[in-house]
Amino acid sequence: MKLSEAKAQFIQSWGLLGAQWGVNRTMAQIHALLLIAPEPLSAEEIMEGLDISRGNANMNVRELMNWGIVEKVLVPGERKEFFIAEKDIWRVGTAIARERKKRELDPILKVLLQLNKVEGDQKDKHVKAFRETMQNIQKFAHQTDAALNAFIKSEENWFYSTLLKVIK
Amino acid sequence: MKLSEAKAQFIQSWGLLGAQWGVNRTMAQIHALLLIAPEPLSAEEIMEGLDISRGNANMNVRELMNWGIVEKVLVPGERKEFFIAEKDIWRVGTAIARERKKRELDPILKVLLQLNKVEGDQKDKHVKAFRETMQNIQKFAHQTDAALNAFIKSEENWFYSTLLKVIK
DNA sequence: ACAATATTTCAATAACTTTTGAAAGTTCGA
DNA sequence: TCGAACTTTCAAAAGTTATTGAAATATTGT
Repeated sequence: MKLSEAKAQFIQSWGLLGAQWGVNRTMAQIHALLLIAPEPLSAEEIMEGLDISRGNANMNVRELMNWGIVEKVLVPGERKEFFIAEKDIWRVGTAIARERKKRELDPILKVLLQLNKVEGDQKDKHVKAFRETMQNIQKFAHQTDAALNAFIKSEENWFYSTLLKVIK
Repeated sequence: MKLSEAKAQFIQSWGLLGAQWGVNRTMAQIHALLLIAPEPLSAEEIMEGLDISRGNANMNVRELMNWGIVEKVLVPGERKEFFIAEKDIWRVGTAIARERKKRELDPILKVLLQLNKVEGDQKDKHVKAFRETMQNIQKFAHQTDAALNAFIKSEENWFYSTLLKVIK
């Protein structure tokens, strides 16, 4: 397989994966393009590489920077801005986990806490079922929260290798 | 807070969470409705409870059954079919993990394996960067795969409590 | 076998998301 | 301060996904 083919296929697959994760396709593709680029790329190069418009490129690069997995760099002697992706996939993983936790898990934890306050008679089976479900989910959510926090904090591989030993 | 309010809010939040996870909103809401119902619900009850059409209800209940987190039950003396949700959230979690792994991680692993075969000269920095990225991602993906498999296989809580002890 | 009741399908359409590209804004060197 | 080079914005258009509801299909009791 030739490099150009391989690159194209990688960009495609990464884009698909992103789409299934609620990240928009272009955003994931830009990330892929930057991941395999040996040098920083300019906005123009991104536009050409993926055949997308200027506005689209700008918007998605900005979002990637928000997520903390792409950075702006200045190349000496160049007026333009260039971009690079975090190449350590572990870091990329923790960055994504951090972002998703913030957007998804934290709000639901807040709601669950509220919903525990539902009034009512334990003898009413509707009340009982509701309460039990809430308590169950809350327990699970807290465990997930703890695991995720540990993952996010671990910038090193020790966590992972320890985990793997335990679950084997 | 009254039960009816609390229910409505839970359904709303669960729907939102689902949407962010790439599950469609209605599917998540039906799941929420079933989770807090003390008795099996019929298609009609789901339609009324969420104010959705018959077709929509049918389609999404079916999908939930595909995922293995909702079941059809027959109530003696009734012609209709009724539905219940798996109430053990841990099980729900593993079912979702299983489904997502199948749809997302497995295909990317396959592609990565292919892409490692890219031809070329190690001295070319483009080839080198590409190879390194692929190897990196592959390593990470395999670790994730291992962790996910362990999680999926664990139907019991031992895995989780052990994990929590280790990372504390 | 028939009528009554329940479920499934699917084409039309509504709702939502992404992309474009031209215009407005910014920055920088001379 | 001007203008060239670049970046950002945003309203309109394209593209995608979810929902409806009526028609087709299936199931059940008599």
